[in-house]
Amino acid sequence: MTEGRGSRVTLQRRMLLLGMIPRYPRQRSAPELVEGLSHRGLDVTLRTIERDLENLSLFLPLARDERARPYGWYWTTDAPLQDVPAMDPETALTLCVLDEHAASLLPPVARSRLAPLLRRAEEVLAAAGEHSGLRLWPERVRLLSSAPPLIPPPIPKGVFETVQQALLERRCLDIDYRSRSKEGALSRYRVHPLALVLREPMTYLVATVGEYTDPRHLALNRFESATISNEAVREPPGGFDLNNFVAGGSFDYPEEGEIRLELRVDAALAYHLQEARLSDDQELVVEDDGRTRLTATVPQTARLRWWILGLGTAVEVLGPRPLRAVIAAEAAALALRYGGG
Amino acid sequence: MTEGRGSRVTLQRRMLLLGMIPRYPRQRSAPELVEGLSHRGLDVTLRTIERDLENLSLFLPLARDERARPYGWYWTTDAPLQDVPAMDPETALTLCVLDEHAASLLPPVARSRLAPLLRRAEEVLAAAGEHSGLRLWPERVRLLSSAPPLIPPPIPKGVFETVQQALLERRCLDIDYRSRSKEGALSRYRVHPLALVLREPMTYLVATVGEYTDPRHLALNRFESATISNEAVREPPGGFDLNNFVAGGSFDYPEEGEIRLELRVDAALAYHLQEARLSDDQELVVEDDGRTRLTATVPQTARLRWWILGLGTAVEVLGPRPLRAVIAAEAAALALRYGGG
DNA sequence: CGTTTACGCGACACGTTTTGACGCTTCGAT
DNA sequence: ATCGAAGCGTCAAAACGTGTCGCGTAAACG
Repeated sequence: MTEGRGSRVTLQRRMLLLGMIPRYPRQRSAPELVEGLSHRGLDVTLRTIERDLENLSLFLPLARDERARPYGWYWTTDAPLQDVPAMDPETALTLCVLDEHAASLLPPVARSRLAPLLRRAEEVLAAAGEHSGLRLWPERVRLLSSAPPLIPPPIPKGVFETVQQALLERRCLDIDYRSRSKEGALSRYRVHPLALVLREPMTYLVATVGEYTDPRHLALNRFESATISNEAVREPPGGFDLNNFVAGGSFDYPEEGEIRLELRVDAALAYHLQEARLSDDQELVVEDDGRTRLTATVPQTARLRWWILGLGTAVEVLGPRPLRAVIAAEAAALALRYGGG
Repeated sequence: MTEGRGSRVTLQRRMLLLGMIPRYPRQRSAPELVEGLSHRGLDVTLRTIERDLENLSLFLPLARDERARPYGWYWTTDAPLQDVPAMDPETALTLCVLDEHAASLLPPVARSRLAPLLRRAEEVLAAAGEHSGLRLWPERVRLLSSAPPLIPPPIPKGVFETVQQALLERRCLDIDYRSRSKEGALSRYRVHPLALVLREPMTYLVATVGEYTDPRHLALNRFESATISNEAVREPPGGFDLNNFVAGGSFDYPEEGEIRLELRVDAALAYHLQEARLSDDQELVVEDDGRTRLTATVPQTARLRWWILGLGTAVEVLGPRPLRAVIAAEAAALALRYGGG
């Protein structure tokens, strides 16, 4: 009966094992791991797994939680990421650049989840740099933002993680929400999380509140606290489609359909637009006075109007007529304000 | 002499080995691997490594190139990423969100380097989703951009990789550059790469051209071709500081010093600014007419002016005086244009 | 064109490791 | 208090891992 044998699968099993052990806050017990492995066709004794874990922890930052009886194994928080196939320098650079950008895009908690990945990336870059003499690659790459120069509001500690988890587990949240009123009165709601929306400086949870069935958006920075309840999320009748919700205008991003945009732009802007175009069907025609006439089919959005207005006199809207009217009115009002002041 | 022994370090060595094998275009030979290992204190015979590789390739997507005699080992292109500590769902979600955003931020080639990482992230999310019943997490998270609605210009195939590599290896590039002139005449230059700058829709290489010593910026989409030369990069006399170069105004981002900004904003905007602030020292004071007076110390940039102008009548610049004059002039000119049209 | 060299690979021998089995111990839960 | 699940020490057989040797081959060099 004793079929004691070292086997060709032992390395494979141990590698799988390592991949099944989570990072610190989570943990997984030996019996769970056994089941996980047998689920993948590797049937071994519990004892073997126990021995594997013991061996592995000799040279890897593995630890176990002995407070509860089926001991839970986990990677220590500072365990370096070992990726296999190793990350290549190009990927590492891309990651560094993205992370830098993430600073203004994502709440710090979300960004901090990337830390192990980033440490690894910097390691890779350092190694590549050493090899090639360029140690400070980050000093040689820069990402310039085109977004509004606003500082993301701080989200109270723990809120983002909790919201993310509730969304993942599809469970209700009990939140203390600071209402729009300036006094910042707190209200306690039970909400049904539906989606997460990130818009440059702000982060929103889309959810239905209490017994209502219409989705609202709640700014995460106004959450004073959030705790997960046991109640399961109730989806709105008819289901919930995030695309529709966003397009519906809840985020100042109503999709008001496509328009045939006609602009007259100055030479400098025309040159830029020739490279970074407004649409695939964009056409540019140089006029006699050196300015350029542009036509393009684009979705009509608030973002488009910001862009046009922000460019000031570099651009003139010729059509469609309603858009021209909007911009013209804005220009007139603006001039009046500054003229009168 | 025969010290034949299976050993505790076997697994460790093989894991290190896996980490030293690159992904497809690159490859590494067994002798190289032996040296790499001995460099880390693991001295083994070449034969052992050969056997290790053979064993590992039995259950991992490893392959070898037998065209040149020291065979080169590599991971196949589609080799899934095995990360150890496994990626957690939060990280996976963050990655997905960032990648979605990267679409407009980075050239497709750069983004494609993230593909293995992303496949892994989706795997993780799928697993987490299965467990919790939420399969389509990406359907529940959206990132809305605040950047100009422009389409990134396509960069000719191979250019980005080559530029990145030249920068990494600090070697000169021979490029065919489409000049700003509308005819798009091609010119061949030898350039000394210094830095890479990404500004929302565009990607630039900062480099000195030929024998000149002043850094210029070259748009990557205007590269017709790029090949790495053997010549080493010559840095400008006095060195090169990317921060200074960017701040110097070469990207429409001159840092013109800090100003004490004074605005009068409408109620809706004031509410938003209360959360996402312009600066840490920003102050808001409600005035009698319901509007709000804002003061903040901010760097004076084109981006700031673009933001102010884009908001139209929602904001009025009170100070500093020169900025108010700029905006007022722009408003007047704009009104005149639309009034006259 | 012959020689050299480095690498790939099959074979061998031997000690270590691996692994299921068994039993005892230790907690936590019903 | 009792039961059961996990942790852990021990054992013995079998397979695995390792250095060594030698041969074949293909590219490099004179």
